[in-house]
Parts: sequence; structure tokens; C-alpha cells
Amino acid sequence: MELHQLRYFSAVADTGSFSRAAEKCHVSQPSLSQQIQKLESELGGRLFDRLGRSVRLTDLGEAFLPRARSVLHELSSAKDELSERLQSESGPVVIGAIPTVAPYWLAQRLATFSRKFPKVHLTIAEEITPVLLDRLRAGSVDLAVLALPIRGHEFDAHPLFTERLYAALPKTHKLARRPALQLADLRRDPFLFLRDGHCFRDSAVAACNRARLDPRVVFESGHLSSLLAMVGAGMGVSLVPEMAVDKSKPCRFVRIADPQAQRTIAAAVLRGRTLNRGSRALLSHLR
Amino acid sequence: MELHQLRYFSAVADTGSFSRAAEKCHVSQPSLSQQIQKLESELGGRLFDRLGRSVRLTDLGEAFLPRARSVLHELSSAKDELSERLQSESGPVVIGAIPTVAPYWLAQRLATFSRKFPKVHLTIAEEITPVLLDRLRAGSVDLAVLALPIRGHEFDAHPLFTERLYAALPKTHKLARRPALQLADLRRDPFLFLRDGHCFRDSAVAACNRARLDPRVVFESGHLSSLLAMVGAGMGVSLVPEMAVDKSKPCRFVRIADPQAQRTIAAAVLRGRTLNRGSRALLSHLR
DNA sequence: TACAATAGATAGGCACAGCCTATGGCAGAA
DNA sequence: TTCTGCCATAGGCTGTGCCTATCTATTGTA
Repeated sequence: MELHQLRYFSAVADTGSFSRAAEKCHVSQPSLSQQIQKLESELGGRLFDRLGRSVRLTDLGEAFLPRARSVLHELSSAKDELSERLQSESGPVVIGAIPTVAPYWLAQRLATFSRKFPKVHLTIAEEITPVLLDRLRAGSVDLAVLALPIRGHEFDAHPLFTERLYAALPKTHKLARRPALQLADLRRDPFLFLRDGHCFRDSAVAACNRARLDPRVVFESGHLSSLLAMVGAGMGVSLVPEMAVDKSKPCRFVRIADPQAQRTIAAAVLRGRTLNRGSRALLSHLR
Repeated sequence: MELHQLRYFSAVADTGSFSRAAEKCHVSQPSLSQQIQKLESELGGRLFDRLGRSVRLTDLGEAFLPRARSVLHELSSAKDELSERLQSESGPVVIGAIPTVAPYWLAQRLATFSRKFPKVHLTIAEEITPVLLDRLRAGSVDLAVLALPIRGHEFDAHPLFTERLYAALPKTHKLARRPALQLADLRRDPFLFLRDGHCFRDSAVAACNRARLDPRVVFESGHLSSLLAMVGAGMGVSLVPEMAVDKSKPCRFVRIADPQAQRTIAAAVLRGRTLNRGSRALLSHLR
């Protein structure tokens, strides 16, 4: 059974004539006759009675007609739905982000994006990098915003920007008024770091290492805001990315002058993965 | 878009692999790949992401899959339903019959038929011959039981049986005790006939004409039972077919000896019309 | 790092299915 | 009767879906 046979069948039922149905279907009358015969022989019975001048549905044809119609209709409506879906930026998008980006830079960008594309249904997953990469692989995240470098050659990373690192100091810290400082200046201070697994911890530790600094870690947390609260309370010092600098926090932020004290944020997608229009729009909006 | 493309698509979604899907569909992997590509280009977007080893549905594919499945399922269930319908004698049958057959011979035959084929939904239309022929032409009657001859070569008539004519006489009639009589014997009697249009009236009139009898008609009705009641009341005599002979009626029945005083009952169908199984079963049951 | 194995894409050739035109047969209209 | 309209049949052509062989890329292994 083939779809064009169903179309021919439906057309004959509509017009009550093989010739007019053939015209309607833009084929010759013999071709249409042939296909109707094939259909009939496959179904095992006549669909039409050929009564001299006119043609009329048999019982079998009467029973088959609504089914054939519904198949054709379903198919065309499915096609319409897909082309609709392809043209509009609607549809679900799952974006993943590391915790040191999600509430700062990303939150602002997503706010403007949602105003621009209200029909895109955005979901945000805040996870550490290895989890994000797994979810990219599994397809449960379309797009991940994280810090370079990432390991795994099955991803395409689009660098977004590079930002400097800042020291977060208690207001009473002796360096708190400096416009900038060297990491080595903090050699004596107790450090507050993110928990292991957070890539920003790695960035911070790497920067310390390069400055020949072996930080004494007195507190670990899963979120920068907790660290900053602790810093404000005088527990020690911390390192934060520029985007987390927030004058309203109860601590001072001083730029780290060391040239390597920086991180690069990128948007990563699984290579070969087809992004829907919403995801593509989001990607170009982030860049 | 073609049905085999939908089948291939569904198989790939099932197996998560082009090769295994091809195996399942009994085609080579390149053929299947080719068809998926055609489908994708027709729909305007990728249905699968080819990720090295594995294959995964895109958003578009995810959206299309249930539609494709439902189309395939609907088609196969329609096919099943039709073959079911072809095999069983269920389904509606409309049988037409002239009023001088319907309540007598036909009623009995239909009773046994219904016991034998309880799933056939029988409808009976009692109409005069020209109406029956119109309804055969229009398809609103599948099978008509009527008296030969019929005019119109677009019908196939299957003769069922031939029966003799009987005179219906009041019990007090002087010929009421005879085993048989000639039509000419009724030359003096007033006649009760069916209304014009009933073919049995034509049979009776024709028999009279052949006997050189010009009947004086004093009553006309649309039904034989009315005539018999009138005969019983002594209003006159009438002619009835053998099947209407009923000892319980308040009149006598005497066989007409004239050789031409008979009628032939036949089952007629529209030539070229496909009968469903129920109608075919009924036709062979009547014969 | 190199090599083997696996999976999908591509290329080229073949066969058949569906289409076409021409024609036949049949029924209804003039 | 002839004429006309309609569906079926016949024969030939083209396109398309299928095949095998091969290529490319990724993955797993020595």
C-alpha cells in the first residue's frame, strides 16, 4: 500500500469518477486506474463498483474511506506542525551552566533573551563541569556555559569572553584600599575556596600555584555567595571572577594584577548535535 | 513522503542504529540511509543526529516520531479491519421485496436466515417493483425479491421458483368446493384486485386477458390481506398467488387450471454491483 | 601511536514500478 | 443506428529505490 494510492482512492470517492480524479491528481486516467486496482488486490476486495457511467463505493470502500482520509490528514498536519516548529523559535531549550556563571553574567543575559524570544521555553541546569559534559553527551542539556579548557574532543566550544580574577577581602583588610594587588601579597592570609569539582576552584588554585602561593584553606562551600558572606565576616580572603564583583556585598574587591589570573567562559555543544532554532538563537545571543 | 520512509524512520528510532534498522526492514544500510536523507530534506531538517557510534533523535525527530507511528498503526489496523470484514458475514444488508411476497414466502425464509447468520443486520423494504428497481440502481437496496419479468437490462435476475395462481372465493360461492377451476368460470363474478402499480395485479390481469375475461373490478387495495377479508365478507372474488393461500382465512382457495396462470419470483441485483458477504449468503440462502 | 573494527555516507549500476500514449470495450444519449 | 463518455488494457519509457563496493570517521585495543 502506498500513499499515492490512498490519495487516488480518496479523489475517486470525492469526484465519483476515475477520469476527474486523475485530473485532480495530475496523472493520467490509466495510471490512476492501475493504482486503484493494485490497492484493491492488496486489500482483497473491490473498493468501487464500476456501473457503466458512474462509479460508487462498495461496502469495503465505504469502510476504508475514513481510514484513508485520516491517514492522509494526519500526515499533512504532521508536516505542517514540523514546518511550524522549524520556523519559529519556540520549543524547549535546556541550558547548563557552572555555578560561578549562572547567577551572575548568565542571569542577566537570559533575562534579555527571554524578553526577545518569549516563546522559547528555557530551563537552566546549574551543575559542575563534568556533570554538564555528561549531560551534553546524553542530550539532556542542549548548550553548556562553562570555563575553558574542557577535556573531550567531542564538544565544540565557542569562547564568549575572558575576565580577570579579583580578591575578595574583609573591609578591614590592610590591602582593601589598593586598586590592585599581587597574589603573593596574600601569602599569610587564610583562604576560602569553592568545593572540589568546581572549575573555578581549579582556576583559583592554578593562579596561586603560578604565583608560588600555597593557600591555607579554612572554608569550602558550593557557592560563591556563601564565601563572600564569610569573607565579610572576617574569616579570610577569597578569589572571585570579575562577574561576581558586587559592591553591595560586605567586602572589598581588589583586582589581581598577575597576568595569568583570569578565566575564559565558553558555550559548549555536543559536536554533530542539531540545535533547534531556540538553542541557535540563544547561542548567538550569548556571543 | 512515502510510507517505507516512515517505516525506516520508525525502525531507526527503535533500534538507535541505521544498520540494525536496515536489517529489520530487510534492506541494505545505504538504501535506508538514502531514504532517511530524502525524508529529512523533504521535512526541511535533520531527524537524527549522527554522533559517531550512536544515532539519536533530534527535537524534530522526537516531534515527528509519534505522528509517523500513528500513521503506520492506523494503516495496519485499517487493513486488519477490512480483512476481518471480508471474512465474516457481518454488516448491513438491505433487502427489498414486493408486497405480495414479503409477508408470505420471504418472511419464512428470512427467519431461518437470521438464525443461521445472526451477525448480518437485515433491513427489509416492502415496495412495488418500480420503486425497488430505482432503489437497486441508487444502491439503497442490495437485493430485491420480485416477480418476473422486469424491464431494464442493468439488472441480473436469479429466478427462484414459479407458483400457480389461486382463486379466492367466499365460502358460499358455488365453485368453492371444486378442486380446480378455469378463469372463464368466474366471468360473472365481481373482482377485487390490488391497486395499480402492483405487479401481481398485472399478473392477474394478464391471466384474465388470456382467458378472454374482462373482470369487473369493485374494490382495490394495497394489500392482499385486505382483499381476502373483503372476499370473506362476500364482496366478490380475487386472485392470489399460491404462497398467500391460508386456510385460516374466512374464504376458500381454488387452484386455477389455466396453464398460464402463474408467476415466477426472482432475486434481482444491480449488474456490476459488488455484494458484501452477507448479501451473497442471503442470495444463496434464498435459491 | 598505530591498527583493527564498526557504523554511516557516497558512488555507480541495475531492475522494476509507476507513468505516459494509444487503443479497446461497453453503456448511455442523440 | 451512431456518437460520446468512461474505464480497462497494452506497450514502451523514465525515474527511483535498491544493490554492491568503497570511503570516511569514530571507537576500542595493542
